[in-house]
Amino acid sequence: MRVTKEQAAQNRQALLDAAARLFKERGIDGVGVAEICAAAGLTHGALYKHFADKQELAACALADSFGRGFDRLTRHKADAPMALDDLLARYLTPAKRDNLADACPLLASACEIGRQGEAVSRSYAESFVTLRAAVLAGLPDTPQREALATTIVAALTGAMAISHGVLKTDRELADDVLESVATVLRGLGAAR
Amino acid sequence: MRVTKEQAAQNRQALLDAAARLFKERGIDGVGVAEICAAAGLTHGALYKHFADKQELAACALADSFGRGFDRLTRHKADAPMALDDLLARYLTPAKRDNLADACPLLASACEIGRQGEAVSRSYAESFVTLRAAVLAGLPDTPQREALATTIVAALTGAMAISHGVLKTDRELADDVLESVATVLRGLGAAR
DNA sequence: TGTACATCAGTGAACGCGCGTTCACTGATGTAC
DNA sequence: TGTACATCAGTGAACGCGCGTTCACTGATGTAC
Repeated sequence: MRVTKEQAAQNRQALLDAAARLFKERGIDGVGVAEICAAAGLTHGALYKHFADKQELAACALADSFGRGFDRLTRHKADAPMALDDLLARYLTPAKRDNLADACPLLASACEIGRQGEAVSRSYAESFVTLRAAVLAGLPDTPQREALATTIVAALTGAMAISHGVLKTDRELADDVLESVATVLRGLGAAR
Repeated sequence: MRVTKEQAAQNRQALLDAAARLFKERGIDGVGVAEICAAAGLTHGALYKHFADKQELAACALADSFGRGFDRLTRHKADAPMALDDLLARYLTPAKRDNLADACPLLASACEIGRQGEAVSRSYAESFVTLRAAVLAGLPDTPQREALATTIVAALTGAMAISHGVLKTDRELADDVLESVATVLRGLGAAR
């Protein structure tokens, strides 16, 4: 039964949203296409009318999810460079760690990207470069600004992964990891 | 056909080694028990004579792999604290990233730990604490040493994940991530 | 030291299950006239 | 504006496949005598 163009576009976006949330929560290999389609209110066959395969869905969902989060983070500042403090306060929190579906896909999905196909890797690389550039723009004018921006994004990524990893065993340690990294990065972001 | 105790112990270790390498390379959920057993020269049924299930194998393999690597890193220094430079030069290299089977399980497996069971999380947390303590011991006596040690391990973890993730798309970027993070961390490890 | 037998590491068929993808089909939408 | 029909988003059964785990069985090892 054919649907209107608008309905089809809405369904496509619903697939992207459901895929992004589930992939961030349980990993690309940890979620089946049937579950994603069900979460979007469709049956599994419909997926292949919008995306060539699961890999393409993953690549598009990653880009879409990152883009939306990034816009939300940067929109309301007009032209001022993004403050590192803002990023830390919004993204490196226990709340995001406890609910990775709401987190930045860069932080939630980092490790498994290397095992995915080229399309996913490309989406990931583009998002990484975008975030790194935004971080760089907010850093003081010191030598090695570029390397520092890279390190900050790496530390964010690692902190989220580690905190999430130890959570089942030691919540105190998990929270300490986030706090410690946020504190140190705030110091690095300030002029030296 | 029963085997000698020594043979059985050897087979158990072979299972741990094969599991650690394959898990680091392709993820715990990305490798089947049959493949691990085959790599260890056994059939899949034998696994359950040594480990209760795949989760227990993963937890033991993680601990074993980390312990062996950590011993190798720290053994030859007698009592001197581990130098951060050593860690960077050995673990944060393109060679390790290109062949995660040889890398530290803390760096190779970070993201997926949160999706595994409690036993795996515990193994991971213990390894993390051990490595962080070793890094801490090598840091100069500044305020926030603890937080800095945590941040260093997080940055290592994130750098490896990101570098591995963008590798398929942009090898230059992947190498730059490792170099940038190593440079910044070397600076942080020196007295300020 | 020699014999009888219990132990148990390893085997491989079998289980139920969920996976990603395909495909013939449906029927409302969109379009050409 | 009204009609005929091509388009195509969505359906759901079916595919072959690999998964983790179980279990009856094998037969050399280890042990009790």
